[in-house]
Amino acid sequence: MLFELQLKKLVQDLFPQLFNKEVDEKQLLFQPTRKEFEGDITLVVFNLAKQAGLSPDDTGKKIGDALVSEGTLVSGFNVIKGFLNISIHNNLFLNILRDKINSSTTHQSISNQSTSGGPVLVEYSSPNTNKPLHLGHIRNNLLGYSVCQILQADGNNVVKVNIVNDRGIHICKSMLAWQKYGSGETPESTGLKGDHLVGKYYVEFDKHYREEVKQLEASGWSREEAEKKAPLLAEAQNMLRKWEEGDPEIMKLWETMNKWVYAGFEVTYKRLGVDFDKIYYESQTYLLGKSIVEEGLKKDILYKKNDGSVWIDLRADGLDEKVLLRSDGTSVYMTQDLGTAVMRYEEYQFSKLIYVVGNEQDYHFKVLFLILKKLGYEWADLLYHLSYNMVDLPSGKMKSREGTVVDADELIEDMVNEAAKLTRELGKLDDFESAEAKHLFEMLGLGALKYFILKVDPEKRMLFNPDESIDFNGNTGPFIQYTHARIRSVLRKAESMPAFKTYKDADVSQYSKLEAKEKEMVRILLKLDGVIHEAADRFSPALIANYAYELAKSFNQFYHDHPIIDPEHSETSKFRLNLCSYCAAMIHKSTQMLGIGVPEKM
RNA sequence: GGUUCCGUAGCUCAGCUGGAUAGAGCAACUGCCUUCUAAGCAGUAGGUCGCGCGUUCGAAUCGCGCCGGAAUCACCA
Repeated sequence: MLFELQLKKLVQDLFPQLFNKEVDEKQLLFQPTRKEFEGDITLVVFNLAKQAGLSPDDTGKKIGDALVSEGTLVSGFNVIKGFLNISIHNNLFLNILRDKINSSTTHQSISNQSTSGGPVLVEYSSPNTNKPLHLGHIRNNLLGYSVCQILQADGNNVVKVNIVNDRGIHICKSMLAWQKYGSGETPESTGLKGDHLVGKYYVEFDKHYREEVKQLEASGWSREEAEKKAPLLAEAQNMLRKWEEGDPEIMKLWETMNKWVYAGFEVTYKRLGVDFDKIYYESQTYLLGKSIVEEGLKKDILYKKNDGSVWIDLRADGLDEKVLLRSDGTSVYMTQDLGTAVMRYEEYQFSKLIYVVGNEQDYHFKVLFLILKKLGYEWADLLYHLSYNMVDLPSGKMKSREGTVVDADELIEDMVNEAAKLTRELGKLDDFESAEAKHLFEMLGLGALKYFILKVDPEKRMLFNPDESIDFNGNTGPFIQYTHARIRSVLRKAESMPAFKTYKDADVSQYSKLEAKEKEMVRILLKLDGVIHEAADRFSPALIANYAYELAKSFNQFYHDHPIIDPEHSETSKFRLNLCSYCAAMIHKSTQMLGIGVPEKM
């Protein structure tokens, strides 16, 4: 909090003179003053009153008086029910604001915590290549990307990495179905996006597979047996084995279909505005994983069962036994994650590796980190699972088999169309060229979607109702974007006026009468660095989203109450223009951390 | 059953290491566009913070016990 440190020190120094007792720094509790009271920062005096041997009110008054007569920091105070509300000299706020404005135009990055050691790696997205992205993936991608932006803004060197699960039984299922029922379809021949085409055959596989299971059940098998015995599954497993052997025909099919999927993903990523510095492929890391397992066997950290499968026993750590290699020698998810982690450390010597993965895999990562540690990799302590909760529909969990998934591409398209429709309804299209308009709709639709998702704390599950479109009013992305456009519009006007063209030369610290709404805005503007730091610390874009909203809200209140451009009051206008300009810059900065763009007009 | 997470207004969500009368938005109702963009501003209404006990000057926040929901505990990923 602003001025907290100075005040803390001051009160600590004054306390013994006032009450003949020392006070511990930890007892000095400051909080922002509540809106309904006068003041900037509040000291809670209950615990101090005990120390002082006076009533809370008297204690507060004595401290307040002493602070005011000290002179440099505090301009006034009031005590209400044990709370000492302190007002800070306005010019101190304005001095900081002036410095901020100056430094923001000269050099960009603010905080520069020299991170010792390597970069921070953030893994996110991690798609399977057998089906298109859905709403759950959107949350993952937006979260991952945003966390990277926030960490960067907080002074970290960030490397965005992706791991593509490009091999395994799930892909074989799509491949097999395409072979059997695809009659040579391609993205070109069907006009379908590649990932959707491949996804179609994944569904196709499941359809036929379930039919087989049903038939087997009808002929007397139990459900469980039928599921294991179905010929299609055996075929898929056979295909996986052939893949691991490098069968040329299978490899070719695999490469072709994966290529289709990548082309499809690329489109979705681009539209979402996310990207990666480095992409890993499971097909290139699983062998390293296997060799790590071999080593573990040699060191007797792992053991082999009679059927040849390899395990680790984690029961002493309160977990279970975990398989690391199947009896036929093929690798499992855990195997390749071991390989990927080691490969990354060798490549980057990261100071931290963050996995953005859903909370359904909490257990998996607990085990992964523990295994690495047991295998002797000290850097296992640098790994962190950023676990986020599911996106639910009103009907409950999304299930691809029941067709209740919300497709990513469709959702984005809907949002953009909604933005276009709304803009037309509001009659705001007149000034726009069609290319410009299209760009704007994209920005607004995605802004609404991204904000909707990122404003929720990652740990909380969130609800998405496809029947109710995401709002464009109130606490939303477009509200923030609108606020930015509003400010830019005022600034454009000012820049076209000779009297205000050079408003940036004015010194904001010389402004004498700070209105309440202005001060509120300044206060919010000045806390951004702190918010960024906390958001980085907690890996929480939600904090940034809420901040951006708070700032935009505060601007709109100010905008409603006070004229900005007023030739009669040139000094005031210049101050306000600078305040607005900086506000727009900070809105831009915070939305940028959320991956949301802001328009010049809308 | 074991482990972990969640439960705040009709709905979607904030609420920092315990602090003042628990905050926004949506939906409902009411005002405000001849002044820089009304995707805005202001107001009304809406709460036993799942329930109970405990710690404390003080609990939505911390502890314990219930109730309700979710995830996970696979030779799936």
